[in-house]
Amino acid sequence: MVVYAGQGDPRRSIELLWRGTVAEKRSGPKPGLSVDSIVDAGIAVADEQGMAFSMRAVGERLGRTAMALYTYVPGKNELVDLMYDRTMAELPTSYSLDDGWRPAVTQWAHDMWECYSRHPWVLQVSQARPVLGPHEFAVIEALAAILVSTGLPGRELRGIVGAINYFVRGAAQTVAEARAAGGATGEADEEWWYARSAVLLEIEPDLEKKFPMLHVLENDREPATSDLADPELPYLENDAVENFRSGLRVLLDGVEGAVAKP
Amino acid sequence: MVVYAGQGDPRRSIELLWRGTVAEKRSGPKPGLSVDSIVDAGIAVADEQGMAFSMRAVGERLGRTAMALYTYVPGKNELVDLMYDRTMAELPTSYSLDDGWRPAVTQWAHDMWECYSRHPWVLQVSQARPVLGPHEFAVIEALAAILVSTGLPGRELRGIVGAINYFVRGAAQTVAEARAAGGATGEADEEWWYARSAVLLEIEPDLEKKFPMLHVLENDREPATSDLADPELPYLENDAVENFRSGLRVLLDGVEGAVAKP
DNA sequence: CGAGGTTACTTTACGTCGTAAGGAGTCGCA
DNA sequence: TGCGACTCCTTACGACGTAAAGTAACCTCG
Repeated sequence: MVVYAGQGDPRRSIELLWRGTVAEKRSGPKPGLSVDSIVDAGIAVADEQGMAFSMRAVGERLGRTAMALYTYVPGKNELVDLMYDRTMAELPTSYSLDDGWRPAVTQWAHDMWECYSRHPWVLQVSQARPVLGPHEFAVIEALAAILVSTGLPGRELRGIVGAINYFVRGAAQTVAEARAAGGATGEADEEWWYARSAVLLEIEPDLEKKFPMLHVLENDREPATSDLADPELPYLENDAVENFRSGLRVLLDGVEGAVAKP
Repeated sequence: MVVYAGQGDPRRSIELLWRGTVAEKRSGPKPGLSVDSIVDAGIAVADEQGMAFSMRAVGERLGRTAMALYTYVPGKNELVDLMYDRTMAELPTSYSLDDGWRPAVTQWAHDMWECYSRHPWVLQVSQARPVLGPHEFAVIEALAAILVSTGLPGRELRGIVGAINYFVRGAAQTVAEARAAGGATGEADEEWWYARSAVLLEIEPDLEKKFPMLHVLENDREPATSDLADPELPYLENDAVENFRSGLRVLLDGVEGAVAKP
């Protein structure tokens, strides 16, 4: 299930996102939980089990039943929105422009990438219906602030912001989801991949002849240990990081071109 | 639920993807269905209801129960894989290079975009664990074939292929998922958006002051009816198309820069 | 032609999910 | 002291994917 952001009452969710818990106690027993604690628990559970976490699991982590959560949060969708926005709060809200826009954007992209790596489930939250939380705004504001300094018109910047955003998300997905799925089935990513391609080659032996250009792409490899490679990480992951770096470079070259032109 | 590609027996799914139905009949009643018909029905249902379609719905469309499908297909994950690959078959497998690589890539991106628009659920199929079907290969092969003609080394092209792919997917998602979600709740995208931003402005009146750079981005609009705008489409969608065009332009400028450089 | 095995499809059922409904206990305030 | 508001629980419903077992159609072999 892909969670579409905020299908419930818009006012309720947006208030939760922007105002936090409004603590005006009247009567009744003391709340043992809080929206914050539930969001934290939700993030912890989702980090472990992915986006298919259950309300029951979140409740259990807090020593409550699933239904207890509904006192604080209207439903799972809204909880996911809150978790999403909380996660975005991990990211810096501004970047130094001392060295120009390019290092700043690069840093933004890497921070984003790492945040996605820590919380892969975030990548499953629908893009199309933005959560519209304060921290999500802040993250995009940070990127926008960097890019506005190029002097490009907003018309052009919108496409660029989108492109950078999509690129980082997509690239992170390639790594992060693989890890998550591996965890879910207990199957490591590498093994999954090798099992797959072995079967594929067995069934379709002349694969390379059928798709020669893919073969060209795959085969021009760096020496196994480039100075950038992290020996801690599995091969596939270093590969993905390398593609991330070079893809981002090209994308930013394009931006640079736009800046240089009239 | 995000559907991870092929968590079942790898051999079985890959055989289904590459060999199709192996028709060697022996005995027993005549099959009333086929893998093909099930995949078609699945696509039709998913086009209507999104990725959260149910096996029961697919069965019903074929006049069968959900369990009847399991005679032909190992499970829902595998069915989604097949649906995904079938969808990719709608796309061209090669592009003319007569006018150079750039118009070809642009065409590829637009074809991809339109395919995603027709079948928004495709965007929910996990990127990380590629389906590894023949038509998915063919689509990437087509893009690779175009880009190899630039003469760039494979090392660099991998990042570029990724960047273009991610960009198109992300941009399509922004439009397509919005439409799909609107359909699911019976709420049109425009209305959803306006309701949301109205509440947001009510709760957070000085939003523009808190995020001034986003304001800059949003406000440099073209005149409402540019020659590219499609009056049939809602405003938000034309906007997204415009951002798609300009983002792609910047990205390809970057590629051009890489081609020009040593 | 008839028996037996194979196959297509159905019925039933299990365990999961999100969450609606209603009740039990706890506290602040009249 | 009691009322109303509040938290949290139990129970239950209808969805989901799919396992297990049953029924009936059909081919092949005697």
